[in-house]
Formats: sequence, C-alpha cells, structure tokens
Amino acid sequence: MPELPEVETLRRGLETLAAGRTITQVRVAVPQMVKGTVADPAQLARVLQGTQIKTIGRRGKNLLFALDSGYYLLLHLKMRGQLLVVPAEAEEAKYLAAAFMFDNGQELRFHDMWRWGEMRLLTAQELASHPPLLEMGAEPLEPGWSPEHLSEALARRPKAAVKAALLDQTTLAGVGNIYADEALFRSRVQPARAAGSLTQKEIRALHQAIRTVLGEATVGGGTTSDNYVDAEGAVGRYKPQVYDRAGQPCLVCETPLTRIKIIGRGTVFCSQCQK
DNA sequence: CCGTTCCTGGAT
DNA sequence: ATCCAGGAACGG
Repeated sequence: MPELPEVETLRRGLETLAAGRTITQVRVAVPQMVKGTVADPAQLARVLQGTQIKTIGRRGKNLLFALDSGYYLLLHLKMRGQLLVVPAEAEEAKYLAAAFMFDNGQELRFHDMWRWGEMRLLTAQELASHPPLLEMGAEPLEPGWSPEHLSEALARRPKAAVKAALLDQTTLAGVGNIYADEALFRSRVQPARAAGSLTQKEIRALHQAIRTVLGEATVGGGTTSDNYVDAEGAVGRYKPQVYDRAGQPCLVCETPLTRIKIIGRGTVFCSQCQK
C-alpha cells in the first residue's frame, strides 16, 4: 500500500522521468477510475494531449502533476495502484488502468489490480477547494511540524484509538497502516490507547517516531509489502519492524507480536514493549 | 460518527 | 466455494 514514503519515492522518480515531458496521447482502460468534473475518458484525453508536465508534487498520499495548460492531474494509488514509466512499445500489463504517452517514446502507465485508484483532472480553482486536500493535516516531514501540532490534532478526537487518529488524513498527511504500526512501536505506545490519553512525553516520542520512520523509509525507497514498486519497477528496501510480523518475535524483547483489529485494520504491536 | 462500498488474488 | 484484506468517500 503506497503511503508517504512510497509516494514520495515515486514522485522523485517521476521528477526525472516525467517532468518536462509533453503528453502526446492518453488511453484510459478503466473509465470508472477517472473522477471529478472531467470524468469522461475522451474529454480527459482531449484536455491532456499536447500539454507539458511542469512539476510533480505530493500531498499526503496524492501525486499532483502541474500542467502547462493550467490544469492539474491528481492521482491516488489507494491500495494496489502502481505507476511505471516504460517504453511505449512495452507489452501491456494485465491491470492497466491508463497510459499517458510522452514525446520521448516512453509512457507513464497506471496499473491497478483492485481498481480503487483515482485519476482526477482539476482546474486551479477546483484544486484549491478540493475537500480531501483542504482538510488534510500537516506534512509530517516538513520542518515546521511540531509535537504541539500533533498534540492539537490528537486532541480533536480524544476518544479514538491513537492508531485510528494516525490513519485519519486530517490528523496528519500520508500515514497508512504500515507506518502507523511502525511509529507506535518505535514510540512504545499501544495502538488501541485513546488518542486523548497520551501524555505530552508520549506525544513527543510519537512525533519523533513518525519523523524517523517516514524519513528512513523514504531513504530506503519505501516498503514493498504487497505489490509496491517505484516508477522504474524497483522494490522498496525498507523493512518494517512490526507491520505484517504478527506472531514473530519482537526485535527488541523477542515476545511474539500481537495482532488486533482497529477500525477494521490489521494492527500489529508488542504487548511487552508498547503500553 | 459508524457502517458500507469499491475489487480481486490468495488463503482456507 | 467462501472469506478476507484494506484507503477513503459516502450515506444513514
């Protein structure tokens, strides 16, 4: 599942592979993944063809392509989405959702086995008022994000499990199931604890853990737990310490890791280390 | 604010 | 053959 480190790794790869390119042709294979006011694939293609990709940004788990036409293309990979830049003549993969051909003989391909991913063409005005982006919390790797910001965000839903609060994109941007578990493990906070029950000391530890985990994972090119690969097809090198390791020994105390469910999400933690 | 929905491969 | 995983929009 692409979270902040995976999407940031993709963004960096696309900065090299896609920025400056002009889109010459667009094919949409899964129309229901095109959302928003320009949801008709033919219209999407018409607007995109002939436009140059100026920059590629990221907000939380969203990728944002700024186009020289003034439009923006917002992509969300959800659970199983993949973005790859390949030669235009490369064989088409099974789960192709859309392909964006470039002026250099390559094309950007969006694959999605589950078809949960989203493509959305937005005007500058729509972008500025797009609710998910408007309501999204702070970017945790921005230097200005402080323990006080985290404290205030957690205080807005004090009764929720702290893990549920971390998964909520309005609390902070870009954390999903993998890094919520990892950050809680590193800060020794039990995921089912009420968000409002954390002491200031625990919040400081959690803040630091979120930064460390997301930073290290981004340096490692993300985590490949399911089908994540970067824009050139490379797997992530980051290895989670608790995520997907239920029943295996805690790397700190060797207690077998516990798995529970929080808001429907599999959650792994160490019952010894995390209180 | 909680349950439902989307979707398909892999496990049972 | 049936069940399960899961991000985020949506509806009651």
